[in-house]
Amino acid sequence: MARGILTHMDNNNPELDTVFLAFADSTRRAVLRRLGEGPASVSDLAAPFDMALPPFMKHIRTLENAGLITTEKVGRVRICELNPEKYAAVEDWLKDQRRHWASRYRKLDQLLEQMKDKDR
Amino acid sequence: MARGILTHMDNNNPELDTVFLAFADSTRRAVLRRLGEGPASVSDLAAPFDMALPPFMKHIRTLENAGLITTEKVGRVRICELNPEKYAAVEDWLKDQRRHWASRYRKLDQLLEQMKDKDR
DNA sequence: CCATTACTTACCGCAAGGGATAAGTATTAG
DNA sequence: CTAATACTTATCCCTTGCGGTAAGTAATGG
Repeated sequence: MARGILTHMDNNNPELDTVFLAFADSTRRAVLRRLGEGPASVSDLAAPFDMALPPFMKHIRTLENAGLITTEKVGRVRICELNPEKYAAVEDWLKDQRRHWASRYRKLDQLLEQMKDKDR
Repeated sequence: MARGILTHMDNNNPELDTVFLAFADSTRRAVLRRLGEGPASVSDLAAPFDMALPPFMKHIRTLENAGLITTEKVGRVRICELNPEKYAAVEDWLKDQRRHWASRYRKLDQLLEQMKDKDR
């Protein structure tokens, strides 16, 4: 019971919600990939997409709110830059998942070992 | 231009959309973590949550549609099991992202090296 | 057999997401 | 100073997501 609640708490992380939601769109993933090559203006980022600027800006805001990018207004241009550190939260969560599988598969491995021992 | 379109195509992957969207909910993340310990019935999975069964079942369907779990009806019970292989798509995408940063930082490193050379 | 269990189906409601257009503001090039 | 640029703000529309209830079905315990 306590474990169940704790498990729920561990994953009840709004930060992960916004980050994963930001990843869940092809336009935003493409923007992130482009920003991996270096900073760019909103117009430059928007150029490859067949989309009006206002909705595109919403994607930029989504990425910024998720903490995946930072933006700065320079004159009339807004420069966007990747914030790689934010990916750590995702990697940590995935690592934690794997840690659980590992313990399970270890048990399975032990079981298989025991069966091998009996066969001898 | 061609690169821009290609970049867009590479990330235009509906599979990633559904997987990341599945991750973008604390209830589903908790279910995934619980399933990391081994298979479980829908009722067992639902027990820790203050939620009616029909909406909870929708989360299960979301995870199944994303390919993150498999389910099987045994009598009147539906058994859910984790499908760890699906995580590979996510890890590949993250790895691809890091690969891009790496090339960028390598360029930055080269630049810094050149500046150091000038100082000598 | 009959009641319980474990979903399942069929709705409803509200909020948020992804797109569009129209019109506004602040820089900056000429 | 004027015009063009680069957003920005304000709406709107439609779909999807996340929650709920009510009622149905199939399997099982007694």
